[in-house]
Amino acid sequence: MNKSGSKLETKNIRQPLYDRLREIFEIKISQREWRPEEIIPSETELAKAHRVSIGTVRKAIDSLVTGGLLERFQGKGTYVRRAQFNSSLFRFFRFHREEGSYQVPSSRILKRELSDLPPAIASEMGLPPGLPAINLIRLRLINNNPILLETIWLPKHKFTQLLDINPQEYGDLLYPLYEKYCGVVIASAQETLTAENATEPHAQLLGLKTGASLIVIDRLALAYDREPLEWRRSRGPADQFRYNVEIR
Amino acid sequence: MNKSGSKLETKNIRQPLYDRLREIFEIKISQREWRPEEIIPSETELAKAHRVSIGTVRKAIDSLVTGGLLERFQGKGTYVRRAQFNSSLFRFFRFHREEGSYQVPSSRILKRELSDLPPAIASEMGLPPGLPAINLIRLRLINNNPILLETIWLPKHKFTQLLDINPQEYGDLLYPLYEKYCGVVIASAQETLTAENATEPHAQLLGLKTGASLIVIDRLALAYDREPLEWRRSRGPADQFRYNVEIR
DNA sequence: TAGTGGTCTAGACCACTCC
DNA sequence: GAGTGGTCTAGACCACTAA
Repeated sequence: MNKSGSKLETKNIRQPLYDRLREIFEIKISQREWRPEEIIPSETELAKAHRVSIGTVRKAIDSLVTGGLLERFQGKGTYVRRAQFNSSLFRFFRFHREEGSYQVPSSRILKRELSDLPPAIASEMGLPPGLPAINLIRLRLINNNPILLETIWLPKHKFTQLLDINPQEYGDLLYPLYEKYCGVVIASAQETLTAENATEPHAQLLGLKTGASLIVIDRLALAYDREPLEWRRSRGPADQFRYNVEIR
Repeated sequence: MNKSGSKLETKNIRQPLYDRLREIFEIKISQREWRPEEIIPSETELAKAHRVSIGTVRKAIDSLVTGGLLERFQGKGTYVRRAQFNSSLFRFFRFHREEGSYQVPSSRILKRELSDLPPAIASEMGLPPGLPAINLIRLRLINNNPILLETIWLPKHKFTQLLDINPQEYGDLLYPLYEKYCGVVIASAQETLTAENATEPHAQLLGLKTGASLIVIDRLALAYDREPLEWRRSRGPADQFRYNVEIR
């Protein structure tokens, strides 16, 4: 609708052109006009369409590349990036037992039930407490050794299709499942790391001694438009965890 | 020596001009030709001096600003940034007891001794094992409550001046001390986070129960030229720790 | 060979800081 | 008012990809 030669409207406050452009591109991504893994128009096309110079388009795209929403390939084009959860804190658990290669843990759903969103979790998600929700409890294993215990909360109205599937058939990864059956794409997440001593039931499920140090990772997963989609808390053995960071 | 109008030598391999410029500026910083908190030449001066366009200088400076080595202020100039250890993992300990404001913990040196670098630590520092070193054990407190227990290793030849000072007079922060007495500036650091159950002596010093969850942070601190200067391991109570990160 | 992103130029004008 | 960084332009040429 706003195509082929529309001059950007000037904003009341002072806002750089490239910044306004970035916003426009973000909207196109969140509204799936530009879809994950698809190519977007070339820099010259975008410059003409928005009546700005290529340098300005490049600066807008630069910031989206840095932000992880786009990906550029010289000679090919610019693509909408699918979120990579390789960068999750989970990767700092040494799951690769024995040889080095990464391995997706297998999943066992221990419980699936309908439940109203508890106030504490509703507040973390920014959703109304008491909202109908789906609660999953899931154990993740490597070579049949339990390694992570997870409790997951999903707002029911976005995920009803999950209830029609036998939890034994959910498979090892949930996000592709969300996308396939519920049309819901996870675009980013916020994670929080803490540690605690294992309670007896947690220790038992993970095959540890009561009181052992556990790493606890809370994750709030969001859509491209930052709507909250999933909240989960994961617990794993602290002695399998090392996290590195660079300080400047 | 390479001033006023020297054309950049072309490298054999294909390397962008702005990348070569960034390297040159990094060297000036690490060799203290440009010093912390001092202003560097303006963009136009740098462009003339290196016979490139302003845009290219800007791109080189951009990457150093992103990397945390420089800081720009519109209308004032560009400055060499002093490392900010606000971004250390330590800030995720909730040290601000009671009201919100941050507070530098006070320090008590429990031990200072000359000792050869143990192999494990030498290997982490990338220095030869057995190198003469200074080992400090330090307790950090808020309102007289012990909150962090640290063991610190320094290569002796760079820090001999520390031996002439009474450890009771080291003060609450070591890095300013290093700079003042040893002429050594910490520019960056790598940190690693793990967790463990407290041993009895550690628990006792920190006022915790044996077996309580501890967060362990290892830090390797480097000079601007990435020479290793200090290694430390810090332990604190896990229930006072929350770390947040954004995943994309 | 056509089309893409990557680098680089040589300016212009603006907003801000400081004297 | 002089000097700084911040934004923006309208090109040029290059390296890479794919048909």
